[in-house]
Amino acid sequence: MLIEIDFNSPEAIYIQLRNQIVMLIAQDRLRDGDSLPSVRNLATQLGVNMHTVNKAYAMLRQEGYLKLDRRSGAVISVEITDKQDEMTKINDYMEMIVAQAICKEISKDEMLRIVDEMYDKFF
Amino acid sequence: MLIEIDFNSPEAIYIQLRNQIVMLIAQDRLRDGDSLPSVRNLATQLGVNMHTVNKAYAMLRQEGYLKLDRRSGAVISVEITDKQDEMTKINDYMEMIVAQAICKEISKDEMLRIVDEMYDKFF
DNA sequence: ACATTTGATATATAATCTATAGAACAGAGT
DNA sequence: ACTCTGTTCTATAGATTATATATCAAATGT
Repeated sequence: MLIEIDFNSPEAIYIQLRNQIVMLIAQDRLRDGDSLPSVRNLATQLGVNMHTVNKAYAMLRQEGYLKLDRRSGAVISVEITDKQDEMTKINDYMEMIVAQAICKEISKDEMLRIVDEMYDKFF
Repeated sequence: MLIEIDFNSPEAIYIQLRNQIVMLIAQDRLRDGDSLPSVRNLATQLGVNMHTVNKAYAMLRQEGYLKLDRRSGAVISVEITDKQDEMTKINDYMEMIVAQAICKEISKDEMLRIVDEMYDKFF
């Protein structure tokens, strides 16, 4: 199984699940058209409740990462309806990170290098 | 008052407080040696409970952004003990953001530009 | 000296969030 | 008919968040 839950993490299980699936898509280990296990199936595999998985799936659907269907289950489908909107989200997340970086005297060049190398990790 | 609380935000009040103070330090609107209002004072100003402010201050102290003293109250004091450790934290935060960006087809160049411009905003 | 203010701590309560459990539903596939 | 899908409902327990009161030792101001 590609997904593992850390039950000792302070991060909510459904958030861990959501994050790991986004990560797998970014790593191209999950692609458009790939189907995820059903909520009940994945819940059993991970040893968590059905509703916890359902919450993660619902979140991923709302964020445009997958489609849910009663017939075919959960299928990866990355929707990019409004790229400007996505950029705005990324910008908001980035604002706090850069603020922290500046406080801790991490320079622009160092930060650019982190992003540069991070992208390379994914390809 | 430099700080404002959004009581309708899903983000916890003490987290909003913590984030806004980090932002003010990054913007150089709060500097080393500047003192913050006492927990009771700020709580009254913001219309929140003393413990909520205390929680934010304690968090900021733990993260090395300020020092708390019974005599002088809360004083901004950005400690950079282990820069590599700070870099690791930033890296972890960045990983999820870059993953999301890749999923949403935001290129490395676009991302580098976001970071570049974000830094310029602070100076 | 005395009263006030400081962060820190303890206890208690209510509201919200998280995770679980069990049940039921309609739609689709076998 | 039976099974499996996501979806929805109710219910419960635990954790987190925010509030309220109260107390404490250390430091400050008068």
